[in-house]
Amino acid sequence: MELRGKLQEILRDIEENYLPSVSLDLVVFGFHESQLKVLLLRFKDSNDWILPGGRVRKDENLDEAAYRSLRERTGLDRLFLQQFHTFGNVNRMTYFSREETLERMGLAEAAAGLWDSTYWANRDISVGYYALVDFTGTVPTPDFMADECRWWDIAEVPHLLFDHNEMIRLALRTLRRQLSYQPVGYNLLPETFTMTELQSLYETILGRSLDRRNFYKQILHYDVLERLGKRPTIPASKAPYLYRFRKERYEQLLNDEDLSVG
Amino acid sequence: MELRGKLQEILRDIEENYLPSVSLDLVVFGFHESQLKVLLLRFKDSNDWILPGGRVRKDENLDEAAYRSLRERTGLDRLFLQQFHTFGNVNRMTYFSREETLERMGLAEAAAGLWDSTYWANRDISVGYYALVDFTGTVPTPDFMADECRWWDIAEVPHLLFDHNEMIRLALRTLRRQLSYQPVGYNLLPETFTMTELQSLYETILGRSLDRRNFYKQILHYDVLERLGKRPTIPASKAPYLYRFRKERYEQLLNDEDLSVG
DNA sequence: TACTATTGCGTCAAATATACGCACAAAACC
DNA sequence: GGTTTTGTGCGTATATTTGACGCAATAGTA
Repeated sequence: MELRGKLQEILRDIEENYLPSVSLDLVVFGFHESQLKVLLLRFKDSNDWILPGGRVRKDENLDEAAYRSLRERTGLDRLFLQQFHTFGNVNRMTYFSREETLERMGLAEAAAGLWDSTYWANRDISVGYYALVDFTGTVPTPDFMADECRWWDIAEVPHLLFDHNEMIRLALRTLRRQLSYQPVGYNLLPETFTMTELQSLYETILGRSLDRRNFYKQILHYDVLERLGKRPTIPASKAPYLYRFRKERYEQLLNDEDLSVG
Repeated sequence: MELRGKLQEILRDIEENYLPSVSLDLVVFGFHESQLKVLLLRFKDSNDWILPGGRVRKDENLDEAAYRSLRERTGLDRLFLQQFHTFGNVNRMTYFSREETLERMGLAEAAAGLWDSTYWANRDISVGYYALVDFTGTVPTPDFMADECRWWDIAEVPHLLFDHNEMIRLALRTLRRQLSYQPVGYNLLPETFTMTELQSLYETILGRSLDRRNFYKQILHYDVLERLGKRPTIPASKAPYLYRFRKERYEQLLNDEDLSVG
């Protein structure tokens, strides 16, 4: 059977080239029309959604594995990507039994017996990463296990398999906290943007509205933006200034804080 | 050979009952005489120090594994323990080659051939936890691989094996950040303490001095302390009030922030 | 009793956060 | 073509938080 053969090949490849017991999951945030989006995959022939994930090659750094997985899923590279938590509850993968999971994926027959290797006997410890990507530049790409890959509005995320809802919750909390001591937006917005667009991003992430005029002051006080020319407007309004992040200053703010230890 | 037999037994136990590729390391902070301490192990018959660590049982949650490891090392239970980062660089364990590491441990002969199993072929992904413990209540206990276990002043930590210096650095950064939005001290101080003692803890963690009077205001504003009677003093000075953390309020502050997602 | 180290509680100014006024530009409307 | 509408840029006034410091009270010690 074609499908079984392919599955077999994939599993053998994993056993040979990837670390056992370890996986990683990606909470990919995008931003579009004042909505925070997250990228989800739909299991083949099912209605169940999951976060995109990946595994770590034996000859590959953990962070590199995350970048590779993200690239495979979005076509984007060199993005903002950050580890936020590692999940390792015994029951984290048994939201459904393995049998039922395979059933839902239409793989019950094809996979019969294939998962019996000791390699697959236990749950994985999964390292959670969150990414901020420019919505407009991504080409969501489903993987072998999925036949759909699309953006979901953060407020409309359905009940996901495994502990993936919890993952999104924690990723968002980390992101919000980060917002209070570091700038955000470099990879979520296009190269140039207006102050209103940046404010909209902040409001979306924080889940509350901010005063336009105070936001201007705060952001400019960071001294991380470079003001460019004005943008001809679409609606009936004044032409707003365009801004761009000053890369060096941005990086500097991200890497602040050094400590003297040993 | 006695040693070889014991090693063999341990490795077999690990292969049978623990997850491959995953380990965990503990940065255990203690506090004593205005100094922040960290618990280190010394490798058997060597001068090399490392962080205490552990592995995850196949039937055990990740967090539970961390608590168990900590209990084995300090004799303490139900402490503040928090994951801060997961380390997975390919070269993170090859500070010395495996051969040299074994040599330094005086295990070269005893271990010959034992590590050749596929189980040990690759580096581990290690989940870092940091703990805050009451210095006075701990009984540092070396494990099988170590013959010494003691507290080190944070500023005097030597060059450790593997990526363990980096782990301490990151743990401390996480702890300092946490200080800015959550209370700290419940497990680092005895049941009752004076405001000056608490301030000294904060100063030690932050690595800078704070104004005594402003510190009072800030902490009391948290509304997390309960004031008890006065403590008869030792030196020639006024008797200070004793305080105790209000457990419910303390927990509440730790678990703050809830989000509405999916 | 005078002296000293430490403590509890206050004030005051600077910095920051928050609320809101208003004029201007560009398109839309009549 | 004047008026309205909408979003923008830049102010100012007011609260709130942060940081620096004064000072009297307490409990030992000389």
